Amino acid sequence: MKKKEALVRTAARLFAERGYEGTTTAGIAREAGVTEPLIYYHFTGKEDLFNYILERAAETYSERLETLKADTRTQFEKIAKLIRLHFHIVEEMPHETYLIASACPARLSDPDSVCTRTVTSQRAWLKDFLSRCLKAGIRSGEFKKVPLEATVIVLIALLNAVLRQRVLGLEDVAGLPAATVEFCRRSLLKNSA
Amino acid sequence: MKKKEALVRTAARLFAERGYEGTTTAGIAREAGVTEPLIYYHFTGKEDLFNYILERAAETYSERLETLKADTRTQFEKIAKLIRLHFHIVEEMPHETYLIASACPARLSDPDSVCTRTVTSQRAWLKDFLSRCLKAGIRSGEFKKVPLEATVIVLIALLNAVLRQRVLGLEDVAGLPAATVEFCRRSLLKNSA
Amino acid sequence: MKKKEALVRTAARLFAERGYEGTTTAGIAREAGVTEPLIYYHFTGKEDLFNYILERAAETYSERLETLKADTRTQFEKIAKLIRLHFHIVEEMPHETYLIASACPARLSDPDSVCTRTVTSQRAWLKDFLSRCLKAGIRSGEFKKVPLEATVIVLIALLNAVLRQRVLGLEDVAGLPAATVEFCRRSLLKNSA
Amino acid sequence: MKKKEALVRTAARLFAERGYEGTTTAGIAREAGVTEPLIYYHFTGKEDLFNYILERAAETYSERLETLKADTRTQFEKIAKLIRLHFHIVEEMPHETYLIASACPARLSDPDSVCTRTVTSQRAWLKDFLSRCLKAGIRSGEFKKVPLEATVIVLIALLNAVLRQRVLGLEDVAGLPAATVEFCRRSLLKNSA
DNA sequence: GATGAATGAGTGTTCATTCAT
DNA sequence: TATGAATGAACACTCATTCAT
Repeated sequence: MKKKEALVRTAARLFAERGYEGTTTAGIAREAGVTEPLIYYHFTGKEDLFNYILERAAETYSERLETLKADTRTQFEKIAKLIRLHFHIVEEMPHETYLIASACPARLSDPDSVCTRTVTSQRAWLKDFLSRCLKAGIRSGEFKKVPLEATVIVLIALLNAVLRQRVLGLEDVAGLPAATVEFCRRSLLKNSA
Repeated sequence: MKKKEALVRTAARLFAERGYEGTTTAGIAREAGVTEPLIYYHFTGKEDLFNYILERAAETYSERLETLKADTRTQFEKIAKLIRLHFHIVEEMPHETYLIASACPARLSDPDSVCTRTVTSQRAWLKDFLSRCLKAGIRSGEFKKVPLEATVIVLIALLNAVLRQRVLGLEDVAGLPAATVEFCRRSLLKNSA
Repeated sequence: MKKKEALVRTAARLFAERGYEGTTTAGIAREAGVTEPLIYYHFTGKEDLFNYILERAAETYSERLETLKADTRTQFEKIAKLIRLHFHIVEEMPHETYLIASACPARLSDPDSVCTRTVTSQRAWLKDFLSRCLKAGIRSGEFKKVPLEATVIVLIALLNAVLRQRVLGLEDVAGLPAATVEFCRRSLLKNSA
Repeated sequence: MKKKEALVRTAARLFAERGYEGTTTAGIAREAGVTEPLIYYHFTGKEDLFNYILERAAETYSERLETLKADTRTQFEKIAKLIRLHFHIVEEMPHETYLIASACPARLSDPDSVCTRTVTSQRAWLKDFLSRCLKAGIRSGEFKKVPLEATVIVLIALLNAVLRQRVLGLEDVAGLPAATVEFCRRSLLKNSA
């Protein structure tokens, strides 16, 4: 039991550091302190182990997202919470978030890969969530009259950039989360200095 | 001569689609319509071919960036041009920009890799350029009083997101470049509706 | 376990017949009736396999040499035993002795190679052993007054020639061991017809 | 013209240092300061170049041997000259003599190789020459009554050891040629102290 | 004479995976 | 649960050699 968890944790770290193809089953086993065949006892293969990690991370991410649906006073407060949540996720699961940036790009050409399915469904969720927020905010006069679809895309790009901050080399500038929220607030809200 | 160029172009595409480790020298040769040893006639190895592609792309990118230094009326016009330039670069070198997102993350742990050196120096250039713009704009009253360092980081993240748009799955929403520019304008400029 | 020994034995033969560079890992595996990767399961590579064989042979050789230190009546009897021992070694480990002649010369330029280290230490042992014998024999009047150092070198050359007899094409002349011993006896002993 | 000679000289050195298989045509060309295809202009291939070197060396060796047939007072003087000649040959053609020790062993299994033919014919010449010397010397009472065939073999082994002195690691002991001659004189001559 | 470009065949080595225990 | 031994397929790379010029 403990060995399986060691396997998964080590694999997550190595997949993140070296990419999927750059990580060997021998390397995972060695660094996890187990033997190689044990991987095949717990998983059907390397791909299965990778997918397991990805799905676990996706599940955690989805659970966090669901908590945002609870009412909040303003629409922008919802968006602000969404942004802050992404900063938290990176702290909580650094390997897993890096892994998506490191190992997934090369797998997105396969529409059946777990990477593609995960990324697609998360994007759909974000798109829906942000569309509703913007629409409601614009209608109620909270937001400026921004173009709906394109602005949603810009916001999603910004959230992705946050998740990839280690890849992007975003140094740990103090107040980065706050600055990101403020950047968006000034751009969206009607009454901002 | 023509064969070398076929080699380089094919390699750029495959490295982008499959990542560095996921791309085989046999695959490059096959798809380029040449034999494998030709790679070793023109380059010292797979890594050398990869670096050659990266450095060529980095050079083109740097040249484009340098054109921005010419005077422009307002500070924001400089930033707007920078954003639009990144949208152009993606059109111009789609493989090379995807390649950086696909093959580089796993190589950034090595401080001596061409990936790391390229990314680092480009980030430094952008940081310097954006810092000057913001500082000047704030002093002259063109911009709101935004926190300097953190806002620079947010802008760089946004530029990176633009370069990685295919990785991020940013659909070809009409008017995305304009929307991105406007998103920033509203956030930065004092007199914006 | 049995497969590893088959690997080692076959490798010794092929290295001897074809030299180090002329022997391929594919050839070793084929003739040993195993697959190529097994070499890399038991050894870190071709070089490691080669060194293993060399070191095993060197160990056996050293053990045989040590048995000579036991008292013998005359100094020449010691030398005679040493010569006969070399004839025995060739019978006992034909591949390994040929291997040293076939695969080592090209490796002696590297001072850190196992070939160089092995050959050097064995030469030192022989030099020491023969020096003591000659010195004692000359002092006691058993030997003629031969120049010490140069004669030791001549004797070592002769021992090497014995080990390399197959390389040198020394046919199996009946009584060759005896003739070699007698050749030296006549040259060294005072009272020889 | 000069380039061909550079090619041959460099090749001789490299074949000696690295063995036949360990020497690459690219390496020869590089170190000779010419391009690879030039080898194929002057020779039909690597093997042909190797054989050319070997045959040139064998010719020189044979010419030297022929000079020994001229009358000399005693039989042992002939043998002494033969021994000294071998010490000279090593000085004169160090690469070529090392080459025979380094590259030939692995080729002696092929009876049609130039190595095999060269070595065989030289051995035959030496065997004939030494047999005549010993026979005459024993008949005339100059030599002790040594067993003919076996002693010839021992002497040939000693000559080979001289040629291979660099391989055998025989240090440049002062007076080694003289000591070798004396070693044999004491063993063969009737009236030696 | 001499070379830049190119290649078919093979090199040592590593991979994810399996199997008997 | 767990492993030591083993493997088929592929890997990056090198070889001696050729050919058009």
